[in-house]
Amino acid sequence: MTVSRAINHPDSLRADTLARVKAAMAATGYVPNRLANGLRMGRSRLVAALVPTLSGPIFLPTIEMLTSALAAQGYQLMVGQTGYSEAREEELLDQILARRPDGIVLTGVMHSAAARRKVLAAGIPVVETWDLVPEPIDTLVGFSHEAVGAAVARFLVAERGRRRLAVIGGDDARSLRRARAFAAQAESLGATVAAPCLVPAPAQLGAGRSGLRALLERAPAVDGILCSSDMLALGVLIEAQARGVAVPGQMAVVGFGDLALAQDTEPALTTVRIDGQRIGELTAALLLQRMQDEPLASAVHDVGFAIVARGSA
Amino acid sequence: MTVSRAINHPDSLRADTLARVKAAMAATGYVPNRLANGLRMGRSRLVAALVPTLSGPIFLPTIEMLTSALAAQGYQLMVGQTGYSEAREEELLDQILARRPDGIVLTGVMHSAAARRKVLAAGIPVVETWDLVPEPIDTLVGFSHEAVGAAVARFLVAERGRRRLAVIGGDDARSLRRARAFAAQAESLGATVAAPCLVPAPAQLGAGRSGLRALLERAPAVDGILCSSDMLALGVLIEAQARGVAVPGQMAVVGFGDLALAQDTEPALTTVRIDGQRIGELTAALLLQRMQDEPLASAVHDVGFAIVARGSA
DNA sequence: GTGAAAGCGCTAACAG
DNA sequence: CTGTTAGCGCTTTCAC
Repeated sequence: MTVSRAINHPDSLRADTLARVKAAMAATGYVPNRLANGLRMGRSRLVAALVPTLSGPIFLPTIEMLTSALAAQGYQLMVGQTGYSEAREEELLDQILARRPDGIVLTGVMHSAAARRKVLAAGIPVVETWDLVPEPIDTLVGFSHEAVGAAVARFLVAERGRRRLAVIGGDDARSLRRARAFAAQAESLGATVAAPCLVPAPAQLGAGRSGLRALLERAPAVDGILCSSDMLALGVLIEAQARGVAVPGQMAVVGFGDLALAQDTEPALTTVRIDGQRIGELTAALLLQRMQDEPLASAVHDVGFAIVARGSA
Repeated sequence: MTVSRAINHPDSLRADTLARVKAAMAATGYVPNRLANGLRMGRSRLVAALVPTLSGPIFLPTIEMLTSALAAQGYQLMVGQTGYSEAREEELLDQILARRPDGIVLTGVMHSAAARRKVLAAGIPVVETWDLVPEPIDTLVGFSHEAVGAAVARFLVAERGRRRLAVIGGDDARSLRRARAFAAQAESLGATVAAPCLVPAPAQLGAGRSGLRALLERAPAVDGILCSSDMLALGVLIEAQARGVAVPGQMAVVGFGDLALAQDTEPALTTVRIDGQRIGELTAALLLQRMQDEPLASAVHDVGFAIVARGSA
């Protein structure tokens, strides 16, 4: 009992007792058992994060920041990869809930209704990120993919005078929604939009090259392209260079993500900046508030985005 | 007690009892408590992985594979980022050990002797990865960075006839060791090696461009460059293209990592392939063996590497 | 084949 | 200020 107090309420001990306890802890190499602590206190100080996959470096800054911000408060992050199978998603969720996490972070997952129900039933704070879904389970930190698509369309048509647009993008749900909003906005502004060129995730540099080749066969006069990731956009730049298509002269290219590489491509890449670190930071702050103090009201936090205009458009 | 048996030893129950238990579990939404299980059984089914940082995509395939392979066996991975501070490293380690992980994975960390002692004292399997350190704590899965450096030097000098070499690399310990071995081998083969151009981690595309600019001022006649990452190498390719330096004609470029992008750069990137997924897979398999069955003898597993010759060299 | 007792390490509440 | 008691949910052991 005295050792427990030395750890959790050191002020309630006499100084010499505290010193003796600390000396004994050091001498014996004592390490408190958080499993027992968690069982007794009904809180594990564990947070689970579910992502489709860790690579696809878009989520990484978020996960990285989340890990650090939580660790600073004594919480550990368990990362679960749902892949793209609903069955595995539910099985994994069961395993994770069995560890009694104090909170859960979801990034664009939870396809199955059963899984959503389970998360709700766990009665712990849930933060969904990287998207503004219509009916959040609880708290939400993200931005509107529709708004991104529409904003890029306005940028290319109104500010850059492009008329024949296209999308080269991954086939994931969020990328598709950006593409749809992009097409709708562009057409309402009088531009034509070619059928989108979809590539399987993860969208890598090579997919950008082959995507541009395929697109130019179908629509050789395209003068503006939205790519669903910066890596894809870099592939498009390289392929354009190899074929002698002038960027931005003949064809404007816009990426998505504003990775570190975007400012140093040739030409520098115009892209959509999403502050993934801020998403992680805000998510951690909201979770910590809800896990430590009284429950906050559910809330939607739109972190927004910015079009970073550089040489490629 | 009957519920516990239904979960752990279903064969020891009568079929109708088992059915009743399962029905009740479904009806009540019962989720077993692994915290209590861990306390009772003395095993948490938790594995901790310590990495300097998650980004720097080199470790990602390893972490990703590790997460999946462990999850398939009911283990969860806790990722800890040590950053580059020794103080935080020890604090984080204490937090992690307090959760009684059944195993620990270290990737090129553990600077402080105190931390190494603590890990040892925990009495759990430890796997060090991505390096062949001289005195492994326990088990090791990696490859020799010295061998990589020497092999690339032989490749450039003996097979590609380059004579004036240089390194553009990150300033982390492993990159420096590759650079030293590269220089030593190259000089022993009669080539000259310029002073290395070091860039701060994480080594991004932009650092490759500025690195090449700086290098060419000092050593304009360089005809072969080893970069410490593919991203850096891509930056070098782009800068070379922008300056009209022919690759591989005037200058050969070799990367490190064989990221997905390497095969699609212009020219395609010659690089050193490390199978990060295999490291993760093997690490998981070794850990699982040691955590489930009888302790294996400590062992060193060299996963090797391969020079993938493409257009850039 | 099923249930009762006990204890893993911890801490809130009370006693001293 | 320090110690005793009890119980968090689970599973090994022993009764029935």
